[in-house]
Amino acid sequence: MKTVDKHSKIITAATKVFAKKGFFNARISDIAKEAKVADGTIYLYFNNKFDILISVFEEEIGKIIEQVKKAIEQEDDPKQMLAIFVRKHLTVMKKNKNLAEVIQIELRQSDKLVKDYRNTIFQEYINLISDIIKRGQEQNLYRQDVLPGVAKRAFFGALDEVSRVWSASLETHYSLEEVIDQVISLFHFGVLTYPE
Amino acid sequence: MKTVDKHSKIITAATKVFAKKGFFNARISDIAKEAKVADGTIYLYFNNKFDILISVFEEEIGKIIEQVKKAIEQEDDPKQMLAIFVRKHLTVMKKNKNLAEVIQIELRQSDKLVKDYRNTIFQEYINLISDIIKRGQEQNLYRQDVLPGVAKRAFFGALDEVSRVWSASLETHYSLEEVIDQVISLFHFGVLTYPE
Amino acid sequence: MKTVDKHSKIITAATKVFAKKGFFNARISDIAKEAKVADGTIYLYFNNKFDILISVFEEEIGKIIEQVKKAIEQEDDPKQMLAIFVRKHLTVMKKNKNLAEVIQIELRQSDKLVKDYRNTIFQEYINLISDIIKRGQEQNLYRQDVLPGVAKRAFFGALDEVSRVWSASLETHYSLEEVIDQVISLFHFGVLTYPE
Amino acid sequence: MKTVDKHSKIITAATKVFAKKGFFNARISDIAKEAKVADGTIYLYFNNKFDILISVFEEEIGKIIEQVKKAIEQEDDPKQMLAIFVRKHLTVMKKNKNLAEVIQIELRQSDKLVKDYRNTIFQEYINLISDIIKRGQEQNLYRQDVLPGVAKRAFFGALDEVSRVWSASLETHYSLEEVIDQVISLFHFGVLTYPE
DNA sequence: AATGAATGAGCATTCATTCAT
DNA sequence: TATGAATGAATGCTCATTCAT
Repeated sequence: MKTVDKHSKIITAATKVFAKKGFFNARISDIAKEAKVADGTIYLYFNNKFDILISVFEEEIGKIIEQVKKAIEQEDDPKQMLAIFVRKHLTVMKKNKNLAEVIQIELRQSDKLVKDYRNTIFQEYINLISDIIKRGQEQNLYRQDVLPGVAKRAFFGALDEVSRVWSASLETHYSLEEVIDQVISLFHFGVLTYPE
Repeated sequence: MKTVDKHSKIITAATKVFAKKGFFNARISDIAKEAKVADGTIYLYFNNKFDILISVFEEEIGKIIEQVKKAIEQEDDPKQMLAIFVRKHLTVMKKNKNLAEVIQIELRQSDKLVKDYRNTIFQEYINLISDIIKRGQEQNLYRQDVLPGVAKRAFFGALDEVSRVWSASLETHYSLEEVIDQVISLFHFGVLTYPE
Repeated sequence: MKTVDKHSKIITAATKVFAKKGFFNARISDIAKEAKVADGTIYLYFNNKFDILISVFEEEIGKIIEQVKKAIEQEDDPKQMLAIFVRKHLTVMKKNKNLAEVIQIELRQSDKLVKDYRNTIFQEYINLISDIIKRGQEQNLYRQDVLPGVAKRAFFGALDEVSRVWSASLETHYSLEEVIDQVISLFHFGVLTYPE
Repeated sequence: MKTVDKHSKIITAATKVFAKKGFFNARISDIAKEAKVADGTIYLYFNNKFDILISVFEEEIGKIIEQVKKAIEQEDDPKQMLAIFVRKHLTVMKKNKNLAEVIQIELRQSDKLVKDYRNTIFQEYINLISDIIKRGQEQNLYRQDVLPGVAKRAFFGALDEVSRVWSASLETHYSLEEVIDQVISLFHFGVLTYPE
């Protein structure tokens, strides 16, 4: 396929621009320039600036969620599932730094609409974690006193913050693999040498 | 009642407005109205809108960091220190929801300046965690293979996300104490029943 | 049914759209849709949006003027001529409401160009009235102290406003015939019972 | 009072600009420049461009209507009242050409809202004419077969069109007094020498 | 110090017009 | 001829900031 369709070009450009300048500081003309289309062209594919943000989210993040979900479904062992989740999330985020930035920064915008929206689609994602935990508890692999509703947030927050290292800056003292292993082991064992 | 000085009144008002509407959607006039001063008055105390955000951050968050630091310094046992850290952070965030909102949302703005700034001041805070971990490792309480530089981020991210529950919304199925205990035990033990 | 040529289709569509939304609020794409042609096609027949308006005017209104002229020319009695003028004008306007709307509203656009243009072509039409009046005065049927240059405007204005009733709205308490008779008698006799 | 209040300055400027360029071709910046204020200042006094138009109408035209009404109320003889109406209308319109232009041109804009609005406030004005006619009929001064509902429109249209002479252009072959007398006599006597 | 009216730079969005197919 | 996707100039409006009082 020769001509990459404009829609994708704009989404990609917007992801980059939003990541770099933030939603509010991003100008439609920045996106247009990045996508090498005219300003007006953008409005043939999106209703307004906000719609672009939502679309970036839906299309790009949607894909990721789908991937993670699929990978997990093929596993049975909760411990493996959690490991896969961590690995997949961090790997994808490291690969697509722009996107990571957009998720982490823009979608926390205080705008009620976004927040609600985010909640809906993210809920599903985050709930993958609590589902894994519940399974682990059924198999008595995981501690019964762990509250899945709290743990899922703690784990997601940990992943989110850790992956910021790549998008926000630099300080990559650690390899992807190292980080993945670290996080998995923290989730599983905590920090203590000998649990009392 | 002494007349609360304008500076503080504006900071408080700004925290509330930023939390509610977000930095970009917040109007100077909103803040002025909330603080019951004239728009122009704000510019007698702050250089510009962005400066207000930074000030909210410095003054309010600074106080918190100070508190947490002080509480930890009086402890010696790393496990207790970590527990104190968690407890203090979550307690303060639950109390000051507006502020929590601002930390979590606005200060992730992609604006390089903010990010760098945030990183600088937060570094100090987050490093409290890695310091605790290193201490724990020295005393052989914590696993030697834990990378403090990674763990500190994971822990901070977990706390940050967990505390969002209170600022953002709803699902407060859990009491503060429950949550605190959960997080502490996750940090310490992970989820596994019997670490292999 | 022969394929009506595109030119006419566009003129007709434009008349309808201009009448409904006004020149400035009308979109080329509205006209194109109404005419069932592509936007670009319009530019094969007209130079620009304004040219469409002028063309509507010229072609449609031109026809009317021609008709009225012809009808009058076949008469000799000024009183009959005036009656014919009134009758024809009101009848045509009632029939073609869209057009009436365009004449009355859009062509009063303050655009110098339109105004001048309108004046030119309308002049000819309006002068039919003053010609009739002059004839009537020659035959001593009409008062010598009537200024044809003023009366022509008053009469045209009266007709124009009266015919608005049909295009603009509603309140058609009166039949076309009633209105025609009224206007003719007002022009001829005025309102007084017994002229002093 | 030294500083003419901005509100009036803007209304006056807008009246002039609308008259010259038409509502749609008028730029907010044109009005601002004419009023010697900043663009933004306009929005301290008006909600939007359309609101300016409505305000011009309400404030300026409202005054005129009031004047005409008052003048008529002090009369008792329908013939005098009609004469006063004509005189007042034409005098005011000649004096305030910009305003006349705005009434005649802009308020015929096809925008439903304006049209309705116009109809409401104008109705009242135009009904002054039919009221006069009815009175004249009661006193048997005016022909019983005149339909006030039609005559009012014919008369108003005549006045409106006649007064355009001054606002739109030139050809002021006639003095104000001449025109006033002409119109009054046409309304009263029509054109015929000897009514049959 | 305090006010709040005034400023004007800045930007999302629209839409007449073009042009490759 | 006909299309309609693409263009980009143009403008109403917002709001951080200033400054006369």
